[in-house]
Amino acid sequence: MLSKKTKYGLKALTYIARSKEASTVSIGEIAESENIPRKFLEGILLTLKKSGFLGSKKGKYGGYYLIKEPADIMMTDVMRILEGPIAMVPCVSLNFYEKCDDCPDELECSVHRLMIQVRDSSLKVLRNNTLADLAK
Amino acid sequence: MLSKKTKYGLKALTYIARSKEASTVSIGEIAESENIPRKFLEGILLTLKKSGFLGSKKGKYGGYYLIKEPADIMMTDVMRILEGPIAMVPCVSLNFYEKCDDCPDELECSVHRLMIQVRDSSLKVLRNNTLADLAK
DNA sequence: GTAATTCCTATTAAATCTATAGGAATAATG
DNA sequence: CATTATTCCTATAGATTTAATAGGAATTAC
Repeated sequence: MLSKKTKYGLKALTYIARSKEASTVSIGEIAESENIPRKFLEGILLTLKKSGFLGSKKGKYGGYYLIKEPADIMMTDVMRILEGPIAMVPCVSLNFYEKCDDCPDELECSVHRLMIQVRDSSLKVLRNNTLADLAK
Repeated sequence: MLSKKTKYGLKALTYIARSKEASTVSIGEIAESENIPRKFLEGILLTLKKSGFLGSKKGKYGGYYLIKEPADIMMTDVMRILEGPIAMVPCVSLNFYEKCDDCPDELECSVHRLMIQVRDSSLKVLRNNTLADLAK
């Protein structure tokens, strides 16, 4: 399941990407427009800022703005920050690899092989979609 | 993330599928061989039985056996029983559809569109893999 | 100086997942 | 019939994760 965090984050990014004229977009505006709990969104946008997707301006009339072009923001990168690994099991994760406790040999593991296929198919989709696609 | 339940369930099914000669396979044998907590596995196999994947024989020398040919058991079906929806959000789920609280219009929702693509790519893989493939 | 905003940390509440406990029911075997 | 080995069933505890909130510090425009 996609966490609310990720869902809200993607919606917020989309909202900001669509607000082209505005120099900044405030948390309050996004929260209200997208029906996202304000305080929750606050933390999410902070994460996205620290990860280099968003810039911010403090104080009155402050808010957030995109640092890169929407077309240059791949969904793989956003998902990894908000949701964590793309892979469904750590033992097939490219960026968050971990060995399974129970499994003596990955190459023999049926789940491992299946989950590699799932991972690759998801990667394909997420690499192929940028924020520009979401904002369309 | 794939739950342990699903992971264990898939491993157990694979194990049973590989034990062709045996008329039944006991929980204890699977648990030991696959490093799965015995009591946990007990519940999982019971679920798989109730869902029509496995048959069982009680009493001494009892155990579980496959009801269908491995090649006829699609991963989509197993996953839906053990893990739940294939889709990452209920609003794009074919079998567990639910409307989002926050989203006034699904067709306008960027997350919705993206998650449809992810779902379809996962479905493709999971439909394309049967228990026979896992057991190879 | 005031109002509006981001920034930061901590905490609570709820849900879900993992695992275990304990025993009932069933079947094979000598 | 007694023993042993198994599935079947329900309940529950413990751990982890997620979702949301609280409260205030820092910053900026005007």
